[in-house]
Amino acid sequence: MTKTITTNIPLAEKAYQVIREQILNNSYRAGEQILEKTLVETLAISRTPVREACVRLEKEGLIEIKPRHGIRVKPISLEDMAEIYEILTALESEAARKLATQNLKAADLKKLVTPTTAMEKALAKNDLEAWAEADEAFHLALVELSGNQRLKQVVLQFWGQAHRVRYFTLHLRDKPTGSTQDHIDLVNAIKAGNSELAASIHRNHRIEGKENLLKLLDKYRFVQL
Amino acid sequence: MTKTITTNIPLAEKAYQVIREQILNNSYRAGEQILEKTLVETLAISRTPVREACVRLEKEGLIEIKPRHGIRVKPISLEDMAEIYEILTALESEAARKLATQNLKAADLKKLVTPTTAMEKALAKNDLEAWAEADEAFHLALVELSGNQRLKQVVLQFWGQAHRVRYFTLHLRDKPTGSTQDHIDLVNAIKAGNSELAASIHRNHRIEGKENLLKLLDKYRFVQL
DNA sequence: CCGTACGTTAATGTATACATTGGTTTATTG
DNA sequence: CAATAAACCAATGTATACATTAACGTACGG
Repeated sequence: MTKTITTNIPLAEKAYQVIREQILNNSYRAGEQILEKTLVETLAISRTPVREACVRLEKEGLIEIKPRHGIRVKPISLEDMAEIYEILTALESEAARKLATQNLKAADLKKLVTPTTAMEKALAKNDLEAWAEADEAFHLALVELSGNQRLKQVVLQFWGQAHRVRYFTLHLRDKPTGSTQDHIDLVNAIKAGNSELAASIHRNHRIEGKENLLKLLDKYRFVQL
Repeated sequence: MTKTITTNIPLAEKAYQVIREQILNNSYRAGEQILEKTLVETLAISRTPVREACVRLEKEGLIEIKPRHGIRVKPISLEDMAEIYEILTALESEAARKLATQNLKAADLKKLVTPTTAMEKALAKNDLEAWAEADEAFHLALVELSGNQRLKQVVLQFWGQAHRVRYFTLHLRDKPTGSTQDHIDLVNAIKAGNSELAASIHRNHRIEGKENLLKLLDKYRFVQL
């Protein structure tokens, strides 16, 4: 009789959300192994829903299920980051290309412009968290406006895999001034209906981002995070 | 005591493989609802592993878990196919672009050339199954040679979602003669190290494929499969 | 006759009991 | 003392029991 309030979300879903959040928040170290028992006791949820949550997280690429050793938070290596950026580059460029062929309504364009100006403001105030948040909003808007639900899902999935690394590197990197200009240019290309330009601007944006990141990881000798 | 041979693969894995195979083979109708109980009895595997298999299949986009109505084989609409082709276009083009920048070994090039010639032979013999198989081998080789495991996984995932539709349309479409030439051109662009050309050839190849398919589905009034 | 409300039921969501297995520890022997 | 083998143990894989809920049917009232 520990029940007080009946939340209507299934426990399996809750377990999934909580564990996922903890991974993204860097509550676990990379490669850390966690026993089912620990999760069950921490979450106060029985094994069945916890196991289902783990299966989902494995499919999502955030953990590995080690047959008799619980789960393991997947470490992200430089190669992994290169893979992830390659995919994001391809899919987001595709989204950018597509947007340029559509006649975006003013309200939709605003969804791209607002985060861009927010990025500028955040940079002026040296608020990197706010900058990262706005950057994330921009990229999210890009794939949402594409109207391709599957594309959006895949981008979010890999964005999630890269999240931990972004978290660590946010304060190590140089001030990301170029990014904002790229976004402005992209919005203009979309407005102008120039799909090839839009795609190539975003492609180059992502490639630069990737190279900066890999250089940074190399500089700080991060083999994996 | 029905146990005779001890296979070492976990039952959850077996359930996943069997159900997945049945879906891809069109053993179920689109949108068909299947009760957990039915799966449990058919597979002679208890609920826990079967449920885990279903969770995996849902993440893979092949089924939906309907809270109190078992699972539902996800029907594929024209819009779904458009989404899937858009993603395949972006990712495979990216792979093609990347391959052109590398100096592929002869053995690796062969992995692309062999399926291409197999496609020609199959066409000459009017063997559409063999043609489809070779076509699949070509696309698989493309993403495998990219070296990007995640990219490969995503492509295979969506290839799986589209599989049922391809199966139905294989014998309805015109003889796919253009496809083979596209593949030859792509191999040549890769050999020549022309990454932009490689990407655009493959992009156009996929766009044509998509348009042919959508026209076909429209012609036969397929709303969903 | 129709609509609503309640009860039954069947299916899933959840918890737990049982089976299996791989690793570790201990005991025995050379 | 060291090496090997057997037995134990802890963790997961699997099965099943129990709880919950939504849908359907029935009965009662208007």
